[in-house]
Amino acid sequence: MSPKTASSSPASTTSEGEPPSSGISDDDASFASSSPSLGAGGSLPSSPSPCLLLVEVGARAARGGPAKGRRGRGPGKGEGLGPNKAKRSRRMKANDRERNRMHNLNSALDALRGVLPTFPDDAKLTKIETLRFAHNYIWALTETLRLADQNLAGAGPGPEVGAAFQQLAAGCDSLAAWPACCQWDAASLDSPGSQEGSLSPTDSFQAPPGGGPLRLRRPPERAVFPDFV
DNA sequence: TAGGCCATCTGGTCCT
DNA sequence: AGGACCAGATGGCCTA
Repeated sequence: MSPKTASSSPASTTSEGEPPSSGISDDDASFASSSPSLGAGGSLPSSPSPCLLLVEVGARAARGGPAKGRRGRGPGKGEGLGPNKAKRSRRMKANDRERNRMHNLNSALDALRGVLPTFPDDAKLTKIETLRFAHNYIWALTETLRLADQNLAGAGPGPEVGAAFQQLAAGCDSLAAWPACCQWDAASLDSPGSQEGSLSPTDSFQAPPGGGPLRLRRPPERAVFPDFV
């Protein structure tokens, strides 16, 4: 099932007339600005590419349309309680902090989504998908670099590196070729997959035994992204 | 309508 | 003491 594509409005709900908190801290801004664009100067295409979904974290987190009022738990247990005002005030402040904390977390997640290639490029990965994909993606890039290093240490870039790079970059130049981009071949790579404590609570990150080619999981309805089955 | 995803509230725990 | 972090509970939204 697809999640709703628009993240609901952060900071759109505050307790009892409190001014809407931004939900975006300086940390978010720095995180976003420091987020590397993988397309720049790397092995991936440096030109604007469907591979790279750059996200303006602040803008994204700040968007959110009309305030819908607080979601979730309906009237809080403490809401409407008159007597213990101090306690209630503390609780409300804690709620506000917690809300902002989660918004920051989501902003970071959005920034992460921003550097992950998805298809279509406006598809939005769920939180768990983002984490799993990022895990796999980093590993794939790392392995590519490792292969490149190996070959550089030898007699210059060999065909394997070229192939590996091609696998990574394949299809990134055109939407039509995108699926190829998501079918990296890691036949010769030592995948860290299926390690204990993997990000995946299930089984999404398992290297093919014997180093088979990385395969896409069942094509997600909302997005296509590399994942190890 | 069921199930997935998400935001929010809440109380507990740990840290500064 | 107050804030950060965490996990459970709850209910809204959305899609199949």
